[in-house]
Amino acid sequence: MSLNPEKDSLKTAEPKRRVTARDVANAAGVSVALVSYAFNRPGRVAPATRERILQTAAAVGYAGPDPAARALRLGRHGTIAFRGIGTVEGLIGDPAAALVVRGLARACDRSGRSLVLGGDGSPSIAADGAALWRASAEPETVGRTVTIDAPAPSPRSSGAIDVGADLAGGVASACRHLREQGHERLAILSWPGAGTRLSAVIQHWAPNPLQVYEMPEAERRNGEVAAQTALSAGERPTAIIGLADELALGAVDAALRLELEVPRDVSVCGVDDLPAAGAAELTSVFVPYRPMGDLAGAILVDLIAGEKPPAPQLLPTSLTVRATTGRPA
Amino acid sequence: MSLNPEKDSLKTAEPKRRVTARDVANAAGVSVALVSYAFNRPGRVAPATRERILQTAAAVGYAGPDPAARALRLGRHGTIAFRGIGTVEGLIGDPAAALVVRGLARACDRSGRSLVLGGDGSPSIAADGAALWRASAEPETVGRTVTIDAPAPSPRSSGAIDVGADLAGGVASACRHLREQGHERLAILSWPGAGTRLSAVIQHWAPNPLQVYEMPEAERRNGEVAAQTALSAGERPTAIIGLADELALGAVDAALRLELEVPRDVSVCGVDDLPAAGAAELTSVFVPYRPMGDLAGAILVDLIAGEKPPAPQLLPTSLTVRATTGRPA
DNA sequence: GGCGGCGTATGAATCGTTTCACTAGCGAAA
DNA sequence: TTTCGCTAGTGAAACGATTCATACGCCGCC
Repeated sequence: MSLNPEKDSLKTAEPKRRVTARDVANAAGVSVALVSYAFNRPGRVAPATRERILQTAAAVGYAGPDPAARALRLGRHGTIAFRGIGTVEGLIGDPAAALVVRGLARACDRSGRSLVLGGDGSPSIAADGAALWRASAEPETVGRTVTIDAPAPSPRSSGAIDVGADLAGGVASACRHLREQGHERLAILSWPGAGTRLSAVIQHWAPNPLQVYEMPEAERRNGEVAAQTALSAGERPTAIIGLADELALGAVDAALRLELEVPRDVSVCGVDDLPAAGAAELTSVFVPYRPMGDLAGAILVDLIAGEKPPAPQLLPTSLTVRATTGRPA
Repeated sequence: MSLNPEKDSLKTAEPKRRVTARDVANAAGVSVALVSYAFNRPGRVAPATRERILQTAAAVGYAGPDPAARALRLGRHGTIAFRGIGTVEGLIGDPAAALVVRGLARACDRSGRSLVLGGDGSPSIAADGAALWRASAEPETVGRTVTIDAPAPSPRSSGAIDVGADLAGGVASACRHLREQGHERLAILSWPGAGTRLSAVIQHWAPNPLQVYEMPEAERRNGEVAAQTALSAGERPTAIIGLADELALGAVDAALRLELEVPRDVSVCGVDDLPAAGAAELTSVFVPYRPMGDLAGAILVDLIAGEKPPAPQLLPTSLTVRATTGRPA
């Protein structure tokens, strides 16, 4: 102990070098190997020695084994990755992804790992397994990969498991529901990522008349714009399906602005059934994002543990009927 | 190319060994060093050779430099860590943390990193910098650490920067507001993590009468229970401060159940002003979680870049007056 | 007294990259 | 012809940990 700790800490602070196990070993007068054992294999070293090593480690400011070195040697990282297409902020801002991420978080908690969130700008992530959000796995990706809600099935060569929802079925029930209510002319609000959803609704609505409005993004405002156009057309559609809740919500806005009553003048139905849909009493196709996350997490953990990969999974969807759909006037 | 890709892939799949840069080097007839240069320093290698190396890499299924090895060598991980006290799921489920995390995510996006979420069960995280949520930094932690909303200032020896909000000030304005409305008897709904908040309100309400109800968790139901007790007491308080929004919301529930009118019979005020407070028209002390996340992210990036650590930051709070506070009858 | 066995501790190889320092070859300048 | 500089490429030393195989006492037991 010095009488002048300020100066001491100043002195020890100047070399920015990491404190390594070797430093501890030197200071404690043992080998590096023993330091490692002291930390990871308590029974492997004499209690007295172990105690001394731990003390010394604390004294010299050893922060524990370097995670990167450890990962390199062990081949395990203690992490699960969740990657989306855009930015990290966009990923956590996406309400559907937020639901999925909870399932992955649970898997992390259960398996004692942490969760890494990455966008496509992020560098290659060190993880034991990866979940890809709305993207198909590139063939080059190492095994232990799950894709969630991928727009198209991943190539078999990639070895990735797809976890998805039966969007086609869900959209089909929405169509059936609308038809049962007596609707005939339908407008669809779509966006480039709608893939399966769009083709399913086109297929199920045939042969009745249908118009598709494709917007660049699945945003509320875009839904409003598109719906406004649709509703101002000559032969007004009596029903609108927004292929994402936000688009549908925008359609409700448009109806309101045009002084049309929902669902008397026009029925509106969304897809996703996110919390916002419930709050707005929007009829919507429920997509089980949370279970998808859980399933993806479970599969990933199994995959990492070396279990045989299960067959691709398709979770059931359902139609949540609320206040925005009904018989046309 | 084989006429029987199935069998081929089966064969190449049996050795589970990672494809390394050495494999690529051998296959391409160059040195490992050159493979590395081909990937990281395009100008350092002859264009033709580089092309050949890249082709070979793809052919043998090289997934790029191993992140762990890279991190070990470079001393950079390409990640920023966000750690909380409980589980990862708890962390992302916490609405305040969710706000903070967005700021960190932005910092990640800007600096081309990914975000690692960890609980206290997670193993030591490989990251360039870490943000600790509602926990003070342990002295042993390596530099480049920021604590966010820590219950108590971190020890100077830890070298961590604290980013927090002026909770004391915010709570003081809440007290002032209530006093201006003519309130005298106050009940406080607290929980173990309330630290600063609790002492500040006790200090600012003196010398008027005040009761404290401490619940184990800051949950809505707990707030209801505590408030029910408080409101059934002989000398009923005319105002209740829930030291977290959820507690305050619970107090509103209790008032409703007791058929008391808010704010005529009892005023209720929360702390945090999370989205739920706005939706319920609850008066609440606004805590700038989002700016805190932004600030923490910015500081972290600077710290990592080697800038001098700024002084600990305390962001201003403010009182958002809504419908749940008013003059007592 | 020699031997087996147990409890401790150590040396050295290894994980996959990156990068420094160097060589070989070649054309241009002197 | 010698020298210089430049390009393209290579060998080997890190980075920091884990762990196998081995070594050294030392005690008890035939």
